[in-house]
Amino acid sequence: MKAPVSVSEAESVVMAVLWHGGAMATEAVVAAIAPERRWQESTIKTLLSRLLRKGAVRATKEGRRFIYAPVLTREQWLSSESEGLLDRLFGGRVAPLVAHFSKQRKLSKRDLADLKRLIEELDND
Amino acid sequence: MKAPVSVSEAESVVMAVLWHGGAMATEAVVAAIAPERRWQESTIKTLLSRLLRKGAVRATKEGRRFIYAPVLTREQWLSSESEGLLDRLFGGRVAPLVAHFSKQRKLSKRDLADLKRLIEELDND
DNA sequence: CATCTCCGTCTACAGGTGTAGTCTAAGCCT
DNA sequence: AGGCTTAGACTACACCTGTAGACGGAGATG
Repeated sequence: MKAPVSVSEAESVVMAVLWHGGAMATEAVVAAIAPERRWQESTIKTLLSRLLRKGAVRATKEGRRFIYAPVLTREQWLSSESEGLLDRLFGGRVAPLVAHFSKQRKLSKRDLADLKRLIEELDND
Repeated sequence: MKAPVSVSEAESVVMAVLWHGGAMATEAVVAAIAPERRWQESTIKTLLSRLLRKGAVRATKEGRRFIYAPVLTREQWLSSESEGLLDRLFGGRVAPLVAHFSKQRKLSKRDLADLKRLIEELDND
C-alpha cells in the first residue's frame, strides 16, 4: 500500500488534461487549460512541478523540454478521493450517501433510473 | 443562497461533538474530544473560535464562559461536502459514483442490499 | 560564433489549516 | 477585599494551496 499521492484541486485540473490527452509538453497543457481557467502559464508550470515532486506525473526530457505523463491514474484518484469522503462522512459505505441525497431531493430521475439499472446488473451476475 | 460556510477536517470533529451533544461549553467539548484525538485544550479552543468566526457555531455567554451551539446543521454539512465531491468528480450525479465503486469491488453485500431496498422504496411512491 | 528565445526553476506571497503556548481579565472563594 | 483560577483572546509557526513574477541557461537561429 504505497502512500496515496494527494492531488489538490488545482492540480487535479492539470491531471485531467493529462488523463484526457496522454503525455504532452507544458505548452499543450497550457493550451488546454489557459482559455477557460484563465491561469497564467507560470501557474500551470508550478502545478506541473508540484505534481512531479509528488510523483503524480512523470517527465521525460525531449530536447530542451519535458513531456509529462500521468503516473497516478484517474481511477486511483477517483477512488482515493471518494473513499476519503465516504469514510469521513458516511462510515465508508455508499448506501448512506445515496440515502442522504434522496432525502435532500438531490436524486434526479436520471440518477434514479441509472441506479436502478446498475443495481439490477450487479444483482444478476 | 448564503455563502456555504466551509468547515475544515479538524473543525468538523468539533462540529460532530456539538451535533451529537447539542449546546455545550468548551470544557465539555474538550472532554468529548481530548481522549482519543489527543488534542491540547488550546487546540480545541482555537477550533471553536474559528468556527465562531466562520459562523458555523453560535456562542452565548453564561457567566464567564460561552456555550457553543451549532448553527450549521449536520445535514447542510453532509450536503455541501458530498455535493462538492460529486460535482468535482462525477458530474454532480450519484450513479457514476456508485458505478465507480462497483467497478472497484468496493460495494459490500450490505451496501448492495441497502441500495436495492432504497431504490425500491423510492420507486413506489 | 553571437544572439535570441523559451523552458524549467526559484522565489514570492497571502490565506487556510493543524497544532499549541501565553496573557489578561472576569469571576469565584475565603 | 484580595487572591486564585480559568476561560477566552491573542500570538505563533510550519506546511499546503492558489496564483504568479523573475531569471538563468540550454537549444535554436542567423
